[in-house]
Amino acid sequence: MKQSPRVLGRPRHNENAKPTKDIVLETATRLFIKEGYKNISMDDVAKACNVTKATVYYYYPTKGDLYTSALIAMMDRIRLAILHILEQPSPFKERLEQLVEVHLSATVDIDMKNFMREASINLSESQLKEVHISENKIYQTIEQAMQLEMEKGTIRKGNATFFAHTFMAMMSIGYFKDGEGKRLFNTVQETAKEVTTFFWQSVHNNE
Amino acid sequence: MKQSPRVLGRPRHNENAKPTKDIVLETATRLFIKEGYKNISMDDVAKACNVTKATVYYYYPTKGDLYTSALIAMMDRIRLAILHILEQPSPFKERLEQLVEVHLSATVDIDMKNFMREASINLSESQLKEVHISENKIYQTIEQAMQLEMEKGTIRKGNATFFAHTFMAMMSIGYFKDGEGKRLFNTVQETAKEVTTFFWQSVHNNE
Amino acid sequence: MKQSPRVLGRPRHNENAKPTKDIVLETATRLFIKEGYKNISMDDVAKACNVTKATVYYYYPTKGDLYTSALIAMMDRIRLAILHILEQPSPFKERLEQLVEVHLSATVDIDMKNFMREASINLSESQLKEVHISENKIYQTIEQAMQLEMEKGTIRKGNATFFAHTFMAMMSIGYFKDGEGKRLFNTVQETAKEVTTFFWQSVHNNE
Amino acid sequence: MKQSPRVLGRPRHNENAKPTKDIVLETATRLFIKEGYKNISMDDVAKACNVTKATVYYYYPTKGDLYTSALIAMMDRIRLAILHILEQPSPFKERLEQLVEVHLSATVDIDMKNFMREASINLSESQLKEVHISENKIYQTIEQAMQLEMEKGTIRKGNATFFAHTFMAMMSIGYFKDGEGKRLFNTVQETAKEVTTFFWQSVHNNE
DNA sequence: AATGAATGAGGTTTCATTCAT
DNA sequence: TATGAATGAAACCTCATTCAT
Repeated sequence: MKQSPRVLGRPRHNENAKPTKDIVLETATRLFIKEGYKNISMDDVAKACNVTKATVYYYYPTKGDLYTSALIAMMDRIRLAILHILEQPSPFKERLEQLVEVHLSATVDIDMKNFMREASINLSESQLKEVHISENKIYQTIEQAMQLEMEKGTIRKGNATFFAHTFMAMMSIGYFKDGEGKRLFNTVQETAKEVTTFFWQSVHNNE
Repeated sequence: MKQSPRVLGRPRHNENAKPTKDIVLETATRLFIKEGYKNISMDDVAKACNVTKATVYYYYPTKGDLYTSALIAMMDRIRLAILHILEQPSPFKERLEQLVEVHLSATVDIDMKNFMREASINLSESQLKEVHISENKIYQTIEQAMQLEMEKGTIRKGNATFFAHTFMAMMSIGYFKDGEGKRLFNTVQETAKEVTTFFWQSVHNNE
Repeated sequence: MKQSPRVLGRPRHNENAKPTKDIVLETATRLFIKEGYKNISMDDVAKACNVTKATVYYYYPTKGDLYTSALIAMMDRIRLAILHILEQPSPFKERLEQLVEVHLSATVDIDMKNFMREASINLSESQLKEVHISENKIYQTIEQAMQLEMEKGTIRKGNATFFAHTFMAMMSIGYFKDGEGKRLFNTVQETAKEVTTFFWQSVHNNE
Repeated sequence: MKQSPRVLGRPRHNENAKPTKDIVLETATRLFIKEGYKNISMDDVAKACNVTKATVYYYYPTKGDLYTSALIAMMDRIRLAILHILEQPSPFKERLEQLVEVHLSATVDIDMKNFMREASINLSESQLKEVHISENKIYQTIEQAMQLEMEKGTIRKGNATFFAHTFMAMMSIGYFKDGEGKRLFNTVQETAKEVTTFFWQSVHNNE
């Protein structure tokens, strides 16, 4: 199968097309999420974007840089989605439930821990630091909401960071599939309800 | 000076030495745990064992097989350790606390999800199934203990599988490190206590 | 506070600034001399000039052309420097000594042979010819001086071309560094004196 | 053009064939000498040896290592050839003449300086050190002969190291070709005679 | 039981060059 | 005059795997 032939040099600019750089980043993010860092080659990314490897390198000088950018973009999206939900006026417990629902249906097949692990193995010190900052921001967003609710008296006083991490960890249960591909609960909604209820039982204020 | 005593005749190939096959498996397990499937080559394993690649292939026909065996061996060890603790006579809550402690100090830097992910990407259908079985057994071990305690009335009645997964997920919080390498809690003991307390708050029976 | 005085109207594109073409050539020369043809990419040159690759190509249609121009410019400079010294009124031996001094301190870390070699491997027939012409001119300059001194009777009659090459070859001793980076002589002056003395011993006229 | 197909794995051992490692080294040496480090790719070497790149890497873990080994092997050969000549019983001047002759006809198209330059640009610190040691040994071999002849009174007392370097530098004149490919002298013998005579004029003892 | 030699496929990266603007 | 975007070819290197010994 021959690729459609392409002229050298800069192609005529198409007004309403997305910039190549963005296409590369989005495609790469999608692929990395599905298959992980080592299983996706720069050529895979290039082919999925219909450009050549050299083009990918034109925008992202190393594979590590591309991965770094992809992770950061992904985490930023996640953080904003979380923030958006947490800023709603509905009761905290409901917002938490929605968080799980959105997280499980919208994103990825997999939780952030995996990405952080691949990052820590494969990225350079400085790249890793960048990713860590983005990760932290996610936790801080949840943490701040927890803090606020503690002050409001909705939930009991405690270690907000710990609460945030616990909640995120519990979320990830929703991704579990057993050998036959069966999930723990039948629907995302049910998962969300169960997880939140469990969490709430520990943190709600029963003064 | 006394000579060290020596048996007569040709020694039967150093009886105390572990069989090569086991050395390979243990070494491989250690390496895969630290760096993941794709980051460890068969040559890495061979070198770390002080044998040649061909020797590794002599015992494990493909890299996937080696990984499969390594995961299964690891999970079996984990399951047995868990079982050992859960069979103690001490109160359930204490046993749970011990579980966290042992898990965090003994094993890996990382929770099982990572391995399952790499497995699902890189292994063949049948290899993956084998690993899944071993994984399931771990959850079942905890699940059964939960079931038992429900019947005894120590904890409230509920979805034991869900409880098991929740507990395991919460454990993994102990591995978290932020950008500066700081953990959530200072000691493994503290982590164990906090995690268990949180979990217990949700599941204990307060009839 | 007085404002710095300013001419009215649009400045004619910074008159004191060197034309880009010259900047590129000078920068390229410097880089090629330090690292050789193959180790310097067009992008390296561009970056060192603070322009883009395309700009470099705007002035020099191929890398070979740029290298050719760089070599020729360098050799012209060398030839003029040599000529300048040889035209002085001081005794020939002194002029030779000065030649060594200037050559060793001013130029490069390396003698012309290296450049000729890279040229012969990497340049096109016609480019190579251009460079050869420039190289020849250098030798001819020295050769003519030798010829003149032979006629004047300062040095013995002999093969002036051979003398010129011998002298240039001996100069290059000054660049030698051993494994620890130590030179043969401590100062350029000492080198110049030793080299010239050695050469003079062979060529001076002792009628 | 398809290569003749080759079976995987270790081929049946051919008794009287040279070991592959040696073939690779010899071929690589030849190619590097002709075209220089950067102009010869590992694939070039492999193809010239009728093996695959991977085989070359099997014996020489990096291109730098291969180059290092090639240079060292070459320099060792040169040193031994030089030593062999210098140990003859004939008069020193004759031996020097022979040195030039053999050097110019046997080896390379190019003098050692080029290799040292490419080495210094492209090799690692430790590889470069290895090469430097081999280079030094060549100079020391000549130096010692000079020293000996000084003591015998054949040549005047002086800086033996300087003499050795000067002689080697003068040798390299024999490689010079002008734009039309013409050499300075018609035959190697003539070159040898002229060079030696020039050198001798400076160093012979005329007490 | 273990090894040494070899391969083919593929990975990341570099680079000279082109072309529309 | 100068640039930004893109390419194709080739560079270095890695790795799972094979097979005669």
